[in-house]
Amino acid sequence: MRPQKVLDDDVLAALTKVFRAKGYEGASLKEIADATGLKKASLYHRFPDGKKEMAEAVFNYVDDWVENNIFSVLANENLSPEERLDIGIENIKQLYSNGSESCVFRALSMKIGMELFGNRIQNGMQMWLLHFKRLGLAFQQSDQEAEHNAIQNLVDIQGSLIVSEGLGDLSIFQFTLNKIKNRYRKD
Amino acid sequence: MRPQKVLDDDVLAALTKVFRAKGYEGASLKEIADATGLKKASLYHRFPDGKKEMAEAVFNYVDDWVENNIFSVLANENLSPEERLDIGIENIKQLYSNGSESCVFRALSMKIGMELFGNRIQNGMQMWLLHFKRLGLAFQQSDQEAEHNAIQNLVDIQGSLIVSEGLGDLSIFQFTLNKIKNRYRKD
DNA sequence: GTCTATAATATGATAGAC
DNA sequence: GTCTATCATATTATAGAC
Repeated sequence: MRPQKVLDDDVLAALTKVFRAKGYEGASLKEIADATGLKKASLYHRFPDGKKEMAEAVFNYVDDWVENNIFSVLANENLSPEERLDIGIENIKQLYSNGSESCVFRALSMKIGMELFGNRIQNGMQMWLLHFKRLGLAFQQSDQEAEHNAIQNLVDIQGSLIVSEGLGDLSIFQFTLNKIKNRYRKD
Repeated sequence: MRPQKVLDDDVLAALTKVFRAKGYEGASLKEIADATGLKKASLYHRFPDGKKEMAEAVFNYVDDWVENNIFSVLANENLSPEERLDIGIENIKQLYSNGSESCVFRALSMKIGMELFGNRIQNGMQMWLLHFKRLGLAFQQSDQEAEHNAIQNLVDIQGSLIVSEGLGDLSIFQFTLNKIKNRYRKD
């Protein structure tokens, strides 16, 4: 039997763009409808539970992208640790459009978002920690060191996104990603 | 002539709490009214321009607190650099309730917030940079080093707030503030 | 699967009494 | 300066035609 029809990638991309830019409360159905090119009733056909289900679809969409373009790269044993790091960082840049697009975790983690999606956000962050930690181990870091650097990487990424946007200076994001690289290249 | 009557501190504290927790779009007038104990019409009496003006009052309120409890400490020439650092960091902990309350910059910097308050946020962050930089200079850091550490401090604070909340682990915020201290105590 | 039309409610905001 | 009452609009959501 044929697999369940895949949700239109363009719709998901548009949904993601809106939620990342405006947050959960700020993303109105009108704006989502305009961005996707679908009318509100059509959105409810695809996402019967409404806005909440749309945001969940965004989490799934981004989770998939991150799994395929970041986690799988960081864990790819066909590549040297250096290559994993370089490609992984490049793809992180891409995920955040060089620092100009916000993180889904950040956009959807105000009070209402945490109530609805707190578990997803927590699990998602733990996955990032896990994969960064494994990268550290591949670089011969101690368990503790690898764990510590993983947390630091998350803090750096989240913080540099906020500060870059606030100051209107994307070079802070770029600089921060280089700092993350140097965390593995030397110590 | 008597100075303009000061806005009730309790109202401002309640406003601040709501906007920090829910963001600009997420903070409804109903919730603001409940939190302040004022009816909507009374809020409009105090803030004729409505929600936008309430958010601006929050910026002013937090700016004042930060000026009086952080910037003025970091710049207090009656204290040693070490004392300024220690007290300043303690007050930063207090500002964010040990990592459990979000930053106003973060809460009000989604798309709509940036359109309305982008300049305030940029100026506010620049003030933080300025005062951290001066602290670095007081610690005999080079101009470049002091500047770099100032940016790093902002990134660390913003990032650790997001990651602490996302992971549900406030120790990350605490640890990060210690890291900031060590940025000055040794290098 | 998408649409028009519409409903029910929430939201930001105002008028006017006290 | 605060309140009750109200308004216009926006918002989430649904019904039912095509």
